[in-house]
Amino acid sequence: MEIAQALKAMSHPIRLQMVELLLQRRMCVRSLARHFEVSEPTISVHLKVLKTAGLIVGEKKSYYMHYRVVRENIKELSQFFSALSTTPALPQQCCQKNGSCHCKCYSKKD
Amino acid sequence: MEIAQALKAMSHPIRLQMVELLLQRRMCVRSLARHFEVSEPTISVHLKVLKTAGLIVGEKKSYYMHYRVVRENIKELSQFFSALSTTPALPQQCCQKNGSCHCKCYSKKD
DNA sequence: TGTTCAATTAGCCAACTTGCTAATTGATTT
DNA sequence: AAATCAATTAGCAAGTTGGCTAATTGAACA
Repeated sequence: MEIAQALKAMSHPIRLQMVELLLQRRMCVRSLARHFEVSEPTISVHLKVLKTAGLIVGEKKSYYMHYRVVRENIKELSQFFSALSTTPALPQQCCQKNGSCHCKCYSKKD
Repeated sequence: MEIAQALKAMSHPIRLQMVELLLQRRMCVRSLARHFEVSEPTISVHLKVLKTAGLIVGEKKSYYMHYRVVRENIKELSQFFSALSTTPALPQQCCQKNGSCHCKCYSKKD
């Protein structure tokens, strides 16, 4: 799963709420359209974005598609942010001796 | 902090990497521009997006701006995804009682 | 006080996003 | 085999994004 792509998929308010909703129960397109008060094609496209990002899957059930969240990939995002939030700061605040940072502000003191 | 806005800010590959980088050390604009091999104005705008989302702050140090991540807000995102990934599924998978279709997806509430 | 210089803003353009309605698709039902 | 019907795709318009170069800003230095 591509992290940036998954975040982009979840960065639209409707799609974020769709993920929250589809974690709780499967839903069909029409149901989602009514819930969010937008057209079915609009929902269909949002679902496609989430599906392409790997966040949901759908399966046909009679006439209807039932969409649900791929919980494993939400878990993966959770672990990504967990790791991110515990990333340690490097000992030096800004400048490297090897010139990898442009400014030399910290080379004197700090 | 607005979750959807923060996710959107982090959904661009460069900005996602910027967050990872700025968690480890403060950096100035030119340094970032060189690191990502894009122009300084481009970096400046990316920084603005992250700043507006509340993910970074900058402070002037001599001629330079030093940007760093607001770790507290990364923590908040981490907690959001932690809660999301442990959201329990409701007992009923999809349908409400009162609908007329086969999958009964039509309930107005939920 | 004037100069310097990193950073930002402005202006431009191409590409993408997001919503709609209308048309099409294709699996399911009869 | 034909009809049904949820879902998808197509086509369109308006707004946003993301990159560049050029111009401007404003804090820091001398």
